[in-house]
Amino acid sequence: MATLRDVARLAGVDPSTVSRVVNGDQDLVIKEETRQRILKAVETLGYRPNAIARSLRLQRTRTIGLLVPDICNPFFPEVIRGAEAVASEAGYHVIFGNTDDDPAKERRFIDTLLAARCDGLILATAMTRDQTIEYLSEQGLPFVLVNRYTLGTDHYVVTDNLQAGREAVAHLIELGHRRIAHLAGPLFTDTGLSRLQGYRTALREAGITFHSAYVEECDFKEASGYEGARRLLQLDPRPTAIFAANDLIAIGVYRAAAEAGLRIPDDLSVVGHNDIPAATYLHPQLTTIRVPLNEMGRSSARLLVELIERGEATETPVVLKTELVVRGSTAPPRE
Amino acid sequence: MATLRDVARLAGVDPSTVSRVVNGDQDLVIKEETRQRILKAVETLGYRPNAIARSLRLQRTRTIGLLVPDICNPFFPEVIRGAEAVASEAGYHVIFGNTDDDPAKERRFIDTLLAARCDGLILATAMTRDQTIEYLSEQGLPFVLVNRYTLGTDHYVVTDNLQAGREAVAHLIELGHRRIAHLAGPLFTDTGLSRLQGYRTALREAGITFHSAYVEECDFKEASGYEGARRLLQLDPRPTAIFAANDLIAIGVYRAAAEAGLRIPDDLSVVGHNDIPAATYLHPQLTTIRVPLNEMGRSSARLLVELIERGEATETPVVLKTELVVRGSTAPPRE
DNA sequence: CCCACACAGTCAAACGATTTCACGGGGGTG
DNA sequence: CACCCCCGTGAAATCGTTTGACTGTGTGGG
Repeated sequence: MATLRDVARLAGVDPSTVSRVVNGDQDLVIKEETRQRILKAVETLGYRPNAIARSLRLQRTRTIGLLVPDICNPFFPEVIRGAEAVASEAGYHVIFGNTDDDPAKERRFIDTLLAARCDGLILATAMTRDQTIEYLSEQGLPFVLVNRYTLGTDHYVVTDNLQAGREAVAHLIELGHRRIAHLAGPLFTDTGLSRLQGYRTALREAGITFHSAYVEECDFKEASGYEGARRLLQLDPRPTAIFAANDLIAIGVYRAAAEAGLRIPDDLSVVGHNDIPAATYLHPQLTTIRVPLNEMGRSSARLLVELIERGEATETPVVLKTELVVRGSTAPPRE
Repeated sequence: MATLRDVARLAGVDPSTVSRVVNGDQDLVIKEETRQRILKAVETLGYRPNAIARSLRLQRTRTIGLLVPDICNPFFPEVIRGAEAVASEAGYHVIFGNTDDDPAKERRFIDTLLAARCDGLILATAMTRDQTIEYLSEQGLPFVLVNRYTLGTDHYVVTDNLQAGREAVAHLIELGHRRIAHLAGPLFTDTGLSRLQGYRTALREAGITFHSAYVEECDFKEASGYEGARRLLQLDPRPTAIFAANDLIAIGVYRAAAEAGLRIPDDLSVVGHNDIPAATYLHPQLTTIRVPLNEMGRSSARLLVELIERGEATETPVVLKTELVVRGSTAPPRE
């Protein structure tokens, strides 16, 4: 592969001149004819600047890291897509990694990214310990948190999970439900906790007493949603509605309801959270909270690029709006 | 951030000696005491070899590119996960990119990866023109194709789509179906075409005549599956079973069937392809062809790493086994 | 006549590692 | 005693760019 020197030799000029021409240096005074000669040499040799050499010289790689716990969780593909699109447009490559919510794996990955001298990091990992945040701050590497808030940084992109939970449950109450259960996410996550608080807030505002038996903790996956729902549906009196902390859990509820011979929404109303594509694949389609997943990804990349290039971000943190999408899975209770 | 020189200065040795110690050079003869002194210096300074400088010197980046058409298609997350896991274990970073099946975008992305001097490429893009393959071969960059076969390279990881289609349809025939329709994938894709051929093969083997009215071409997405199914279900006589070219299309069939008041599997049997997670979220759960998605990703990364490091691969191409998974969406036809 | 300045580039030193070759001193061999 | 080898390390080239400082003409003004 041709280098700057090769091009210079062919064009009969100094490598530095080629560099300036290729990079469009404004201060360079050069005869149009020489310019053309250089450009032609670039063309014939198929010259492509070596990004590695450039990175070494410039002390920046135009590369960012993107860590997610598990790309197979349908929450993340959209986020990744948005982030990659913005990064790509801004001229950055995205190095991608799965952490499986394993702090050791996360740490290892960050270390290799540090060695690769990447310019910044997007962390979409729910479980990230503040240890990681501290470590990152120490290293002086710009980073942005997605769907997670923590002390120690203002650079994060979130939605108002409490408000979303409150709105979801208020919708059920408005339909006439009183016995509303909640399948919570892991309570060590910010999102799981806030949605539970939203649930409690809505109940309180409607003057409905909170029963801890109506809350089961799940892990944001379908299987645990199914398990949790089975337990809830055996309760007496049985809840007439369930607010699931995410759509995957809600899908588990559908399965449990079908097995128990309960029809949605006639016998049981269900609300989810996130509005993943699968929410509309269900029958009936799932009432849920729409989260602008793609926009979360885009915002986080925008924020990070700004942080890298200007050293500070204009608007941060970013709090995005969610919206209740009413579909077929919610209806007034029978009775 | 500390450099080799800093460490050398602190330990009172030459940078080259530090390099040898850090890289565990076998030929190096060194006093244990000096070794320890160097290691201690590395520790105190928090020295981390600069991968950029190393890449420049070594002419390899330990980075591979991974191109998919659309990460939001549930086929890909598992593949990506598998590939990333293997790459990571082998000490490679994965640069990820969405092409949206846009050849221009794909080309741009490859060009930036070429500039970044990545060591190899995994292409999971269905639409890839042979132009791209040619270009890549010209550049001498090792690459592996996933879920796609083409002339001009032996390095690909696939499943036998024809056989899978044949098996899916044979299952329906065995249940007693005769009026079997097919919602095909895009016929410019290898996978779409092969599954259609499998469908035709199974019909032929059973002595059932092929009706082109029973085949609709879709684009592997839920919406077009829905549209296609609506058309098929208006046919007279109506098909009693549909083989969908992928699970997303099958999900569209569920929606169309529900709207038409048809029950699955009583009034209509459905078979999909891929066994994405959503296949089990449906009610009834979808009978489908299980594709080892994760293993496809793993194999492709293994193949690529071997190609990069040894210059050739031991077993290539890789053809993985698929398996019919019978669930609740198929049953004998009523009548 | 001399200085300043525009022009058209060139020179050389980084950036941070790796690796080949060389070297000085000590010990063993003939 | 001369020679050689081995040990432990050092010097220097190299990878491909970028960039601040510089050079050597020619032209114009005072």
